[in-house]
Amino acid sequence: MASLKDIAKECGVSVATVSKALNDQADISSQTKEKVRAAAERLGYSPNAAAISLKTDRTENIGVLFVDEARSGLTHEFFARILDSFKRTAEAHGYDITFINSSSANGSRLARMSYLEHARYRRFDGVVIACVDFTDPEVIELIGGEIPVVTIDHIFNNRTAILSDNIGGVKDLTTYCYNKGHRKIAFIHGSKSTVAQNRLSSFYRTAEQLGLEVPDAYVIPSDYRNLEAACRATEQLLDLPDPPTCILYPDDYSAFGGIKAIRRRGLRIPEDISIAGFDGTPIAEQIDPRLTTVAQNTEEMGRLAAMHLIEEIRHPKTSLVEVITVGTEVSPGESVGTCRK
Amino acid sequence: MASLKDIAKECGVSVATVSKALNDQADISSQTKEKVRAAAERLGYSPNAAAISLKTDRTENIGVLFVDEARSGLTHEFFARILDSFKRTAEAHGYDITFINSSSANGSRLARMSYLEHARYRRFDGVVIACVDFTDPEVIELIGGEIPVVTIDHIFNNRTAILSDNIGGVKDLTTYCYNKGHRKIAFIHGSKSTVAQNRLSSFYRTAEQLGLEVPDAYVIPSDYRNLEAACRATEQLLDLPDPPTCILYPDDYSAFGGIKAIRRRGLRIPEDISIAGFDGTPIAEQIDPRLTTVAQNTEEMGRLAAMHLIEEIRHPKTSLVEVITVGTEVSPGESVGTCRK
DNA sequence: TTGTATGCGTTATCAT
DNA sequence: ATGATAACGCATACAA
Repeated sequence: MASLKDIAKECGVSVATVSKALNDQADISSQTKEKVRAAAERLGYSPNAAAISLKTDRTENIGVLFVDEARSGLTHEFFARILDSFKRTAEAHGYDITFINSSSANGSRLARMSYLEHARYRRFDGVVIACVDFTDPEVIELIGGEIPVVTIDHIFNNRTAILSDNIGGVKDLTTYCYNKGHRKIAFIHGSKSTVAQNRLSSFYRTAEQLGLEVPDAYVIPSDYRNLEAACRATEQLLDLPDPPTCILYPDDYSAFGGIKAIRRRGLRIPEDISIAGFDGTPIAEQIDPRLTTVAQNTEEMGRLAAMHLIEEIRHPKTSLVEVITVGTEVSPGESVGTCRK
Repeated sequence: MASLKDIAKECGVSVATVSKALNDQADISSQTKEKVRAAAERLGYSPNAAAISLKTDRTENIGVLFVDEARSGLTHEFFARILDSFKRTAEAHGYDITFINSSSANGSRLARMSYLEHARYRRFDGVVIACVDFTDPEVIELIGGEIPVVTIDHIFNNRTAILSDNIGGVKDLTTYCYNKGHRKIAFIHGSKSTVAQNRLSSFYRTAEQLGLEVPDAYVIPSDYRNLEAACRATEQLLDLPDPPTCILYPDDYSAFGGIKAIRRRGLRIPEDISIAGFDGTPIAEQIDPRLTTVAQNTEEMGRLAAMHLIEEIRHPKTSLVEVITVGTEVSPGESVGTCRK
């Protein structure tokens, strides 16, 4: 592949001149620039990112660590939507996106590298992390490293974080159900993550403020996006001597598990029992009845994560560590009905 | 960040020795190796991918071009599942994954770069392309370039392709409906792509073989994953003087649009009318009634794409250009009922 | 306006 | 077993 040297030879000028010409520097005559550009075109010149990076100490490449329970965020709708928005924003600002991987290769260079080592190896200008398990030692190591980091849905010391307003979302949703007359609201929740904990706390707090009683049996842990588990939890709730009139699920996908269990018993939604999801996936609006849920603004989360990371990359001195909360919104749907009991 | 030079200084040996020691070459004494490794550890040495790439002319990085109608493959379930599988396979073999982007940055280096220029700039060892529009000149340029390429769901001259057996899938699905007694089968199909064309041809051919009559009004184009369009197409079909008893949709998502239109008229699935999707998304199994669909083996497609691309990267001389078809399977579900009319 | 020289971090060749 | 040296492709300070 043609290099600056080839162009220099072709044009009878020095490599330095070619470099400056192609970078459109002021101290090169326009004739020379034209000549150089033409030769570059003719020879099929392509700049070499590795060489540039070696000189400039910047890669214009951002590392992405998106890990869900299944060790991969790609098929996870919520993550995928954030990542997509992040990617578009980063690309619009001249950055490429490379995945930081799970370090399990055999024999290769990347084998045995931790996330941080991997990120250093590739000299990422910055890193974005969305992750279910922020207690993973490798994740903590990465966050504690010298590379600019933005985290999504988790706060770390001295690192910019983009948060979805889970607390407000649960509060609004619970209040919405309350206003529909529901007094027996069950809460199936994810576990382990801070997100899940925040949501659970918000549920209890809101219930207290509304004067709702929440029996322990109404609160059941269930992994995110685990349809089977949500299905079982629902059955458990329906089997109670005093079952809830409304069930809140950890995510829209889990709500499908609930629907399954409910329909299996011949109950109708929302006439016999109400349900709500969380996330606001497109499909939630399309099922029958339209799923009541909390829409998370993934577009904005991804955009803000990219903007703040790039700001920190470009202006490390002046950029501030911020914790940014992105609002959520109750998407009414039709799966929470008026309760008259 | 510590470099070989720093380690050399620390250990009182030459840079060459350090390099060889860390690469575990045979001509370095084990004492020296140990000393060097210890120093590397102590100084927090991290290899520099850019420098290595400059020397070795390999990046161990694979470019990914996934583009759907909305110019973004990440939120596209089908692509996301293939990409996820591809990624896992590539990582297991020591490759990173970087997106080839849509070349629209301002002012940056990547601005105005075509896909091929971008891929050259990053010196990707290979490239994988999944794309709705393979007639895009930039895509064609990339495929015609010197970088190893594997395409997904599209055949190009002299390039390895991984195909989903769309033809067999449509054939099997149509036959399945036929065997359920349906003689009036409508086909809502994607447009523009070869995939869509293959499926349509297969539908017509299968119908002919089965002796089915297919009125023109039973075949309606509709974009993939466009729920509204599928909804309208369904209404159009239901309004016919002689409406179909079974409707096939371009994808599972579109089937939701059909369900909406059908339910809106108070019709039941599958008692009053049968439907089927395409893809085999997890959600298809979870709705009520379970959606009859054609499962595409995205896991296998991604894995094979990665394996073949890596084979071509590592053994360019001996690797063959192959067209590989990955089987599909009818997933019965319950949305196609027995037809007695 | 152009060229020379240097070095970024690494690998590889050839001496020693 | 180890080291000196060149080279990969490029940007840049400085000299001309």
